[in-house]
Amino acid sequence: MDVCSGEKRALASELAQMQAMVRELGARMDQQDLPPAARELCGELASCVDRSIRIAGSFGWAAPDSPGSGGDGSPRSDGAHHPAGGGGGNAQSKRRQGTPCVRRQVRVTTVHDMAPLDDGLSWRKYGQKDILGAKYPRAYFRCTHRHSQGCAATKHVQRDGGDPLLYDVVYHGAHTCSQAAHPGAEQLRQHLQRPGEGHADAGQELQSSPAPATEGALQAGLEPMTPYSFAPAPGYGADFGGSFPALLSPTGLEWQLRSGHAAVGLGAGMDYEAQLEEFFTNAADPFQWDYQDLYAAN
DNA sequence: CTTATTTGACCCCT
DNA sequence: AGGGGTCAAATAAG
Repeated sequence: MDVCSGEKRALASELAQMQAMVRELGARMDQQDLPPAARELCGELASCVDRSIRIAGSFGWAAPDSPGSGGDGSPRSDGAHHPAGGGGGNAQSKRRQGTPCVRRQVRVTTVHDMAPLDDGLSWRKYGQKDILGAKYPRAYFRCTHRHSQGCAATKHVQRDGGDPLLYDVVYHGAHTCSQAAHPGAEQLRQHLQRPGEGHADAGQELQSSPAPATEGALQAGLEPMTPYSFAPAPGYGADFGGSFPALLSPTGLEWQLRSGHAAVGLGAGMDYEAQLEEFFTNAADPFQWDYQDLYAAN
């Protein structure tokens, strides 16, 4: 956890740096004759960064130069915050004890924007259940090709009670169907086959596994193949009004910090705008979330 | 008509 | 007994 704490400190530092640079960018734009759209974009960027810092602060990741810094007092330490933990027991371990699982946390921008939840694979919802102690129900998905190709992959999606824009996604089993060739499925498969390797390795793997040639396909994978439907359920339809960047999930940020794509390390040749573009492009990539192995497969 | 989602019931595990 | 995970019939959507 010390590593995570250090990463959070680094993240806070980077966020503060981003804020300063965005402000400078805004100031420079004021001095130049730029199209209103560019100014608007810059303004949105600035507010996104501000929100990021606020959110990070709410997790207890104060900026290094601010009082009470560095705390691992995060209520969602390493994504383990589980309102649905359900009376203590590790619910996931109740069954499928021989099945490795991989967990992701996904933040959506609004309750209506489920695109970040789409991993590009085709899933079919087969159940939904209220979980003891959880504010929101858990949805159960299995691979669309379960019957046609005997693919045993399943995933559970649950909304975080404390943060309605944050979803916990737990994958069980690897895709053995035709879409197993999909980059996202391939990454999952690799993680599921090597559950013993901690997520430090996972980070390294994420660094190297998405070949540049596949990045376009990853981006293209955003089309909603699975229309997640939490919102229509009674009581879940409230629009929280927030517009948070998808990269703000703690795990996503961890990835940003670990990954070679972490363009927040500014000043290495790439110009600021390009770096920001890459930063946000990567952040929107559904296959570059952090992976966390919940338990070994045995 | 085909395919996907919803939802109550059932099964299994602790 | 209680709770999570899955099944399958009913329903909705394309």
